Amino acid sequence: MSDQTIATDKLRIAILEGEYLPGERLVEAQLCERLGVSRFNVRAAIQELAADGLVKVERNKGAHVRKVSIDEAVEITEVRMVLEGLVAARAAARVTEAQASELDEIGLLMRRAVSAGEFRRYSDLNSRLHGLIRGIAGHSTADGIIETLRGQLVRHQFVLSLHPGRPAISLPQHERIIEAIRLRDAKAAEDAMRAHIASVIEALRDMDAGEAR
Amino acid sequence: MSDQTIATDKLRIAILEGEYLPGERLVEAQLCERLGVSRFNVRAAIQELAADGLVKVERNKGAHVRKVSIDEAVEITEVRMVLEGLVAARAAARVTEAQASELDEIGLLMRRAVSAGEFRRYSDLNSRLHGLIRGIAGHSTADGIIETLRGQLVRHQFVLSLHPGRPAISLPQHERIIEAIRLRDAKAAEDAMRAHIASVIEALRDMDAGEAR
DNA sequence: GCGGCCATGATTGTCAACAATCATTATGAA
DNA sequence: TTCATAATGATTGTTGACAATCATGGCCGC
Repeated sequence: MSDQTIATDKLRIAILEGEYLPGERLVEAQLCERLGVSRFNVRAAIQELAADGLVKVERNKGAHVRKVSIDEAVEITEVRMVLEGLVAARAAARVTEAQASELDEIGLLMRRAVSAGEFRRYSDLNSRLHGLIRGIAGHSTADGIIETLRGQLVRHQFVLSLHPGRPAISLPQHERIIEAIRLRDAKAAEDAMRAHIASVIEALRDMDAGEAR
Repeated sequence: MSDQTIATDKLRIAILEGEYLPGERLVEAQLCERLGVSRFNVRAAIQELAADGLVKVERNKGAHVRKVSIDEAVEITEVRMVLEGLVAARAAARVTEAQASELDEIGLLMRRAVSAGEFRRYSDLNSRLHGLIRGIAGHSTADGIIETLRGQLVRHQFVLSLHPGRPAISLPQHERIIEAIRLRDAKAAEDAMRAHIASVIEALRDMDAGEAR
């Protein structure tokens, strides 16, 4: 594995883990030490993350971690809403019996996690469910974009996942999505997925209003 | 304007104009002469276009113009369908009187262009209409992605725009979109836009079947 | 003749030094 | 004091040279 890949991965993780805060400047020389690679590779890593929307570079002014405002987070999630809707519809059209069982399995685990109050576990299952649906759909174009967008708002989503009461709201939504896909009902799957993510958007907005208070 | 910007723009245009065909290799040294810039800038340009999905780079093997298969073109257009649907809905929610008039104006010009058989002009108006709608919506996230995707299939769209009989099909679809936005009916606008682009997808598939014959 | 193997040229990857630019502070005159 | 300005240090932009890798073609053994 090349230094460039190493540097990119390390920097990406560092940003996603919050070691560099939004708005914080990324000085190339510092990153060289931090990542243990040459400046050449640091620059390449920055460029790549810039393409992913994680950092912003201004000519002659260097790079800084991109700040995602609440409005932008909402926009991004709106896009995710329609894309995951598309993906869910396609998953419904292509799902196999084995995959349907897998979906059920995750649904069951989700119910258990919620009733046991295991938020972290529920959050993991949430990722797994969305990931499995995308896998079933096999829509690489939508998939790539969704993945990129997810990266851009890990911070917001992280905060959201700890929001008390969220699981109680999203669990039935997830169950509806699973059922629609199992029934191979593309339109219902799309609608259910959109309704689910629309409620995420609402929660995002509420959270903002709460913070602003 | 920096050499890097110049190189990127020149290379992008060269690819979009078809001077480099899909699959064709992009040799850095050659591009240096072709674009009149240093290798450093050529590499930067290639990286940027790779982020846009116009070229693909393989480690130690250089860059080549990305080939977009019909299946990929369909996928890309499906994504555009849902994104432009989102944008249309938002445009309907935000349109002003002045903007509504502008939409009507374009609709009128489109009708005229079609009845006069001016395909090229109709195609231009088509771009203008979609652009105006995106402007009204002001959804920068969706906008950026749509723009990127459009770049990836200029070749396919170009072929499609010359398809005889296309305008007759798409004109009424465009008119429905305009009307829905004018009436501030977000759902109708989204549905109309999706129906329109769904028909583009169908045309893409037909074209493929036609070529394969 | 034919398939594997090495030499060679072509091409990309990487580096370290240098140039250009920006941000900060010191300086001086009104 | 305060504003404009210039020096200075920090940071990024760019270059050319060199290293690593790949692809091509010739060569040898079979």
